[in-house]
Amino acid sequence: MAKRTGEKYDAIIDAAVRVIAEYGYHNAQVSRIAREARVADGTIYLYFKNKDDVLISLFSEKMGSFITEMEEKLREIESPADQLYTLIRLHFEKLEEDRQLATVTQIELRQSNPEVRRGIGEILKRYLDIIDRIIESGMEKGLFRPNLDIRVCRKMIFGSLDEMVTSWIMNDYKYSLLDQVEEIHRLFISGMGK
Amino acid sequence: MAKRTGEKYDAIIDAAVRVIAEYGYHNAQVSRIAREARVADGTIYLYFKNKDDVLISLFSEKMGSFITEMEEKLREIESPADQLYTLIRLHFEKLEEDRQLATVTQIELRQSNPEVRRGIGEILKRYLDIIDRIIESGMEKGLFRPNLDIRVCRKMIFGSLDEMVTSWIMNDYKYSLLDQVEEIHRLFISGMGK
Amino acid sequence: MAKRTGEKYDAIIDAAVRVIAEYGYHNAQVSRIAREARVADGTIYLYFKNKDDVLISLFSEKMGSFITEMEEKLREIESPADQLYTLIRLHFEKLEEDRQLATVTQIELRQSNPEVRRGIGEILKRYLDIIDRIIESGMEKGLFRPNLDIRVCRKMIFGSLDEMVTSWIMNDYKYSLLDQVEEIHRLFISGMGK
Amino acid sequence: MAKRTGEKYDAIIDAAVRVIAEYGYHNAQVSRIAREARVADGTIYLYFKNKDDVLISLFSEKMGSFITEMEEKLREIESPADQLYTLIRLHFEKLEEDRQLATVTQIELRQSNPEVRRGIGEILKRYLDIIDRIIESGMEKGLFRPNLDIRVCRKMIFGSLDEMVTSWIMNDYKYSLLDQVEEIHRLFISGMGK
DNA sequence: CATGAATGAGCGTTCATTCAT
DNA sequence: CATGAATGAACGCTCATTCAT
Repeated sequence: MAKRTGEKYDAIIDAAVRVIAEYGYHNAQVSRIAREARVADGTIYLYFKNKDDVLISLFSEKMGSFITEMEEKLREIESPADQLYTLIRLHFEKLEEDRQLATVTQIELRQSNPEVRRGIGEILKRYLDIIDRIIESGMEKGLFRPNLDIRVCRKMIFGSLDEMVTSWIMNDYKYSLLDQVEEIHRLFISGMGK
Repeated sequence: MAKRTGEKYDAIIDAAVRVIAEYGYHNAQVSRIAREARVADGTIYLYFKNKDDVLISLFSEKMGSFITEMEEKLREIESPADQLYTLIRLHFEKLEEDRQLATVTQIELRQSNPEVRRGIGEILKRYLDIIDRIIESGMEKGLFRPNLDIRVCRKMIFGSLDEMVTSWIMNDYKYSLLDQVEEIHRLFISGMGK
Repeated sequence: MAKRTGEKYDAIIDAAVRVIAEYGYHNAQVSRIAREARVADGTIYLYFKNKDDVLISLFSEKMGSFITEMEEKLREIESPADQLYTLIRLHFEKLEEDRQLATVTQIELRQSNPEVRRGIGEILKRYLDIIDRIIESGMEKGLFRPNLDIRVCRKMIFGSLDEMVTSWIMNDYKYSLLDQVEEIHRLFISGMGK
Repeated sequence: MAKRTGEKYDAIIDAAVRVIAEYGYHNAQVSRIAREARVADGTIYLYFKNKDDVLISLFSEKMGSFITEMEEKLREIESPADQLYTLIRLHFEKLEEDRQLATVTQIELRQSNPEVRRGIGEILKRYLDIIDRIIESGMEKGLFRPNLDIRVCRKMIFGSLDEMVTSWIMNDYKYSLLDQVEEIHRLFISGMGK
């Protein structure tokens, strides 16, 4: 069972994003997602193992393409400082241009059960790896202190960006995330620098 | 209704922490909390408005005393740099010495419904204020750059610490949070410094 | 247990009437009645066997004194026709002058459980007996048809009056019950007459 | 939601009648009705909005078809006196031939909450209208006094019939309602007549 | 006599998942 | 492949009653 592609597969995931964004995680019933996707309830189970699988897949699909895009963009940049800048900027840009997705991934999906959260954590590892590589590269090139604890820095960077976005959503998108890129970048560069 | 003090009030809150820590948020039924507190189901409703109120009160009680303790400790410290150090150390110390509470506040309660999350956010504001005051003080004393965006820095600090703790829990407390205090402190001090 | 007299006994019954009238049968909790009577919850159980007993006693006390009053008044009247007139008039008068009691006995207490309803029925028998005696007397005196089925007439009279009052309450006391006495009396007199 | 027809719709309503008749209003839990209808608990909510809706629908369905039948029968009758006779006879006939339904509508459903009672009242209006029309017709044709208060007479007729049936049930169907039709009819005809 | 804190049984409703068509 | 009617387990909360003080 559970073919993981096709027109309806995408329709269901997109419907899930819309429904969760509009009604909140706790009101995102399978039947509502099905209706929004113009599909029968049972059809969802032809494409996904269960509801958790829809949510994890949602995160995986959206985040996956984002991470891939991020990797491509960073590959074209030499300087770790510029890479970090781009990472922050893309992170904010992406979420700022799709508020629905931002709400869903930052707020709603965090209310999900342990199974889903574990799935999400798994996917985020790829993103953390990207951050790791930037830091490593900065250390190798002498831009950052040589004795930085990469795992600590990685968490600080991710935690900072994550909190920035969450806060921005909770404050009703009142300001622009992109305006904060410079400040954050500067703090990390001089914070990790020699 | 709803006396908010007394022996049973505390017993219920402590039982809630234990039950949630052991069985997870989604298996923390009112009746299970009651049983753990050696109290009848109905008794919970003599002390709390509803289940949400138990959870918010839990957070409020535990976080409240932590924040008060933090404020007292910081009042004895002059230097903003030392204050930041102490804040980080206490934050980690507190959660490291009570893993159950750490799990509940960092992992489980985040799965809660919007009402509870709102209550939690409200309580956290006091903590964010403390961070704000340290940054302001550092700017006034010429330790930090004068044009720092306080709100950005505050979120970065909180987001970093939060992610550190969450990560530590998700990795089964494998390492000591306190070992990371220096690194984090150094990064923020030089990151925000002139 | 359960002394059936005293200051508090009356206070509880009167409180019950007020609470039921104001909040409705389904919101007339024992604790609310106790509070209204300025008495502890447990005290109610010193005067009544249980909640049902309060309700039945309420009906019994109120209806009892009404029936006694009715009997006294009727004793002074000779003519069965006049007696019937007085019965109808007193029935309406009594309920019209105490709307709270009217609501409670006509509307709210009818939602009660079988036990209470049985108790109420028991008390009403005395009232039905009064009606019976009027009819009998009318037959004996040649005012009514000699072959009237007393039990049928009794039910028709009681049912008519009861429906009149219920309807009056449901229509927010918009009109006066006493205005209808003539019509009802005339119908029954000529209906039962030769 | 809530398809208001179909095989299961009928099954649930009929099950509700049986369960309420057998166990009483206060023991007619949704799950018991579901079991009796050989249907899952949740299925009830595919056909009804909630439990109240089941009860109101029950009354509506049963009473509705009764009222329709009544209207048809009366349409074939010219004389208001005969119409009244038929109304009384059908009223009793119907309830006498289905004791379960009689118990449920006369005794049990009257214990229901205000919402259900309101629904029932609404449905009964159609029945009261029928009585009105008979009286009006009788007045027009000179059979009844021209100055009758229709609303008073309507309530007396309905109240009388209602009380007759309730009494019959409370006395364990010991006698036949149909035996009383003549007496009641005679009383009203001569009571309202010139 | 009086109190009122504590008890715990009981129930309407939701919703992820299945499966006959 | 697709449907959507049907399932049934699960749970927060209320409130009449008790009993230690």
